[in-house]
Amino acid sequence: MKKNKTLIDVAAAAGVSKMTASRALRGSKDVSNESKIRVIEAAKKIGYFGNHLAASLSSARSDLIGVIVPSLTNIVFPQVMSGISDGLLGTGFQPAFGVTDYNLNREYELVARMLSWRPAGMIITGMEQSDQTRQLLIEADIPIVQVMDTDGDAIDYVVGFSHQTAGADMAEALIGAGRTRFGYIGCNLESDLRATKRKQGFFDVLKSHDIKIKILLGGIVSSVGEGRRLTQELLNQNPDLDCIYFSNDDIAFGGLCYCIETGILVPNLVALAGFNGLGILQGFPGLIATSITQRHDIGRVSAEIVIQSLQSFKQLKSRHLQMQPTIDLGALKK
Amino acid sequence: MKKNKTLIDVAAAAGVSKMTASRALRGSKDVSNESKIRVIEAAKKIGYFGNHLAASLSSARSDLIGVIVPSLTNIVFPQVMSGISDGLLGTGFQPAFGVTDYNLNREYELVARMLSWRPAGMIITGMEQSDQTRQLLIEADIPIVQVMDTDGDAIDYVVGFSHQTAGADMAEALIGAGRTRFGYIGCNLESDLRATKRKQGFFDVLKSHDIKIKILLGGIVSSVGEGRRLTQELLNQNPDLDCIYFSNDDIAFGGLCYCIETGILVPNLVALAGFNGLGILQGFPGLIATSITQRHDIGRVSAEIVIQSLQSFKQLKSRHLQMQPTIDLGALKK
DNA sequence: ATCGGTATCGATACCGGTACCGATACCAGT
DNA sequence: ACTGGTATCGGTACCGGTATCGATACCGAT
Repeated sequence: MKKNKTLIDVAAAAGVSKMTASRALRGSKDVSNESKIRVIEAAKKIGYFGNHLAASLSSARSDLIGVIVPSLTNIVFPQVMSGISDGLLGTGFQPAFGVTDYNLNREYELVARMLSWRPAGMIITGMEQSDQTRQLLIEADIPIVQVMDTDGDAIDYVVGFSHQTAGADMAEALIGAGRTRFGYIGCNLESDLRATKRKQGFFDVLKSHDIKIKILLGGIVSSVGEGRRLTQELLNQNPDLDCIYFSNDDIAFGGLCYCIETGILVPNLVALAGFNGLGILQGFPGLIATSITQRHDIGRVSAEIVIQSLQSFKQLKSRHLQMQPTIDLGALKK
Repeated sequence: MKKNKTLIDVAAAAGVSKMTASRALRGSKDVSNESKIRVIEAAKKIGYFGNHLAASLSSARSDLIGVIVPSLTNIVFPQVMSGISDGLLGTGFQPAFGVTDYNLNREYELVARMLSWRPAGMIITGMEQSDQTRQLLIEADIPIVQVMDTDGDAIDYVVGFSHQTAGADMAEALIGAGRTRFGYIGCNLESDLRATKRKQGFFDVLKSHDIKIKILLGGIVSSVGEGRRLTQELLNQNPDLDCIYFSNDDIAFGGLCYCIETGILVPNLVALAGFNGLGILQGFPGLIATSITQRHDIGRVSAEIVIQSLQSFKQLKSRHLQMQPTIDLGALKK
């Protein structure tokens, strides 16, 4: 008797019809209290768990929220996913995650595949989907939330911040702290479009101040070890730099490790700046300037937006939730 | 015309029957090349993407592999998930992730919910499911892989390593390196049963050598900052320690940061040992001893096992894949 | 001309639920 | 006694696919 139990089995065990069993299990009110209890106990007894496939197909709605992120190895995205998970907790909706590996074709495949499960909504990272992908999402006619980034054309809802502005703000802050000889270290910029936007914002400000900048680009893996290696290389070639902006906190921290080990005073001699406000920075509190982003909140809020959009027939007032990373200069502020 | 396209729409557009359209899109061979092409083009033209709900319901099989992890904020699990994602790539199967937050009730709910989507297989973290949960998984009659841990009773397949042994091995290695005055720092041990097993293995060996150990337990967040704080506290109270074992690399690294900042020589004066072999350790190569685990491989292999188990009717030879973390003592080895 | 075999296709019956509508019983009000 | 309303339930028709089997056409072989 390996076969999965169906609603009919439950109904038979409870001595009612399939419909009554269905209503009882879903808490519909057209059932007497007595038979509701009988059905629920019967279901528990025979080990019945529903069939979402049939239920969703029949009711033309599902409780899935599709979530698409570019990467799992960058801790930032699991944190967003965690926020989504929390935001969905207790709502009856469930996230379904997909990973694109920064690949637009894979993103398209993934979106198509997700939509074929008829999710109730979608949360997708970034603003740079292909036209094909956008078309799919628009025609799906469900709430779509693009997260993490606000620089670009929105499909529907947007929750995030401007990376361009974040980069610019950090440049202003570092200049304001008296730094003049800048270096930049970045990894994976071809794929990580948001890091590229920060770089752009940063460079624009330096340019407007007529400040030159030494650039060193690394490979596709953005890691502490890579940051360490790149920093050594950049400082060896440009010993006079007094500030380095990194594409994120991981490689910035690698740079810090190199400086500490070789006795280069941070931030007195060289200031280091990263992005995200990762927990790793607490290893040496205050030594790395960073823009603190609300990854978890972005996830939670975007989940809440999907739910609200599904529940209220009237649309939400604002479809564009702009957040503001807070700059933490640490020991650099004077 | 917002309505989603169905197979009937495709069939009409291609001038064939629903069945022929279905066969054409799935690459079945009972279709002429001519009409296959017509159907595929029609589908593309009207923007048809299938309905997995209907397809899975009808064919009584789905291409979903349920994956259950305890946490997303601990980088280790996203790495496992990434491995699963890679292992499933190109197989036509898709992972569906769920997070339990180390909560057994939530794990049960999650498993039940996942099973109601009729997944083709399940990958679940750890060996300590509740009886109720195990019952569900067993009755589901699909391949189940428990990952990361091998200490306990298997449900079906197991891919991982013994945390007990890993802890014991590290203890032997540190003793072999001449350390005699031990401390232990751990976080979140109530929930993180695998960390507890490592601690147990570690303690057992020390006991067999008649070595005492100073214990300091932290809160539920296992982070670099927490490791730093706890290390300071432990060393202040026990300045004579010459070795500290941490429940993982994150807090070990926090400890290292503290030692470096305060000029405590590592590993000469105090040896630090963690667990996992995280990339973060490359900030100061060789200063922290660790057990390098194959998170990504565990994910990939477990995905492959599920697929193989589904494809071959004969069962795989071994249902128990025991891996072996490699101990890296770094600068400590003499 | 008849036959069997193969290639191609369509009609029908499901898969396991839910939406919808109709049936029944029972009660109070006139 | 008859009517109308409410509470509770069951029958039926789907949802959008796939499995299965039968129908048709066309071929070469007898």
